[in-house]
Amino acid sequence: MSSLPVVNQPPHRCGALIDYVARRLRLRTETVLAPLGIRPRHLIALTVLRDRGGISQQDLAKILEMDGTNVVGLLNDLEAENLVERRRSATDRRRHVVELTDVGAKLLARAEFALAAVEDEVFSDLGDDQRETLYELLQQATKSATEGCREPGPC
Amino acid sequence: MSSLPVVNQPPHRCGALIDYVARRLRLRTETVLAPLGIRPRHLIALTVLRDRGGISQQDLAKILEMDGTNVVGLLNDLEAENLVERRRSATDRRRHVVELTDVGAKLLARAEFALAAVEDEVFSDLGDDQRETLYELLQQATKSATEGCREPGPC
DNA sequence: TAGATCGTTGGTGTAAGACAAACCATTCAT
DNA sequence: ATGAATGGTTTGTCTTACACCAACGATCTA
Repeated sequence: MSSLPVVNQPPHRCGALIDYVARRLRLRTETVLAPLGIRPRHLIALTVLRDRGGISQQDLAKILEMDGTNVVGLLNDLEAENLVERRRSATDRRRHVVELTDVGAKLLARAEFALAAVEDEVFSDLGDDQRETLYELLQQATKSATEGCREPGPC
Repeated sequence: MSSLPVVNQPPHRCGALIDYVARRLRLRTETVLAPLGIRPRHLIALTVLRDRGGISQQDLAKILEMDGTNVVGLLNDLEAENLVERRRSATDRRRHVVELTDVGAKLLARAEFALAAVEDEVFSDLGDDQRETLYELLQQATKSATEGCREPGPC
């Protein structure tokens, strides 16, 4: 009869919370990133490309869940600053293979360094270990999302 | 001489990650919330107001880090749907004291219920306990941000 | 060779939100 | 009591980040 101790806690929804924190971060990130010549959404793209370089624009659009035409503009920005490189795929010359350049990787590193101050402020209520836990949870949550979508089935 | 065992791990920046997850959530939340007549940003406001009801619009603007004039529009939306109530403050009749109505509280609950499917999808890589941890970290991170700013000093 | 696919360009439309100016009601300081 | 400051509101302009559509060239595939 006695099943496992069903905690039966009302499962908390953190959707609004994440949106809120993201906004607080983005507002500050914008100003910190401005001297580097990029904006928050560029930072996302660079981060994705560091994890998964050598990706087609279409796959990038899927990962970012953005319209393809807007990805073009995003990559135009990044390529104009030499942060990203579009190569023709050898196997399918219609495809562009997008990759971070050395300049891009260095700028990303600088951006993250600059972001430290921002996160120190927004996450001032969290300890270092908690921040690391948060990072790991987010990393894990986005893991399958940033995996290639070459498999069959719903992608 | 020997200081504490400096772990010296490169501190991970999760700014871009949060932005990314927030976008994924928002895209889906938008469609789930549409039948309820609200949008993600309304959800944030409702959530804040549940935690800290009886707040002035100015304080709400500070918490949301939004321009005051835009908060007016946001509250107009919510008040038009009777989700929120603006009372005149008794102590300072210039102020509006904003509070969630019963209707608002119920709609918020329904919204969170509807959000379950969204979070199930976006956080499919996380277990229940991990999701709860994530929630608690975010909750804690926003705790001081949503506290009133009546104290002196930088707010 | 015909049709599909990848990226690109250009254009339209919407929504969030910043910012400024002017206004009313109210409070506060002199 | 009067004048300045404050909280909220309205209106209006501007920017940005998208989504979406149509058309095109290059390329691949059947």
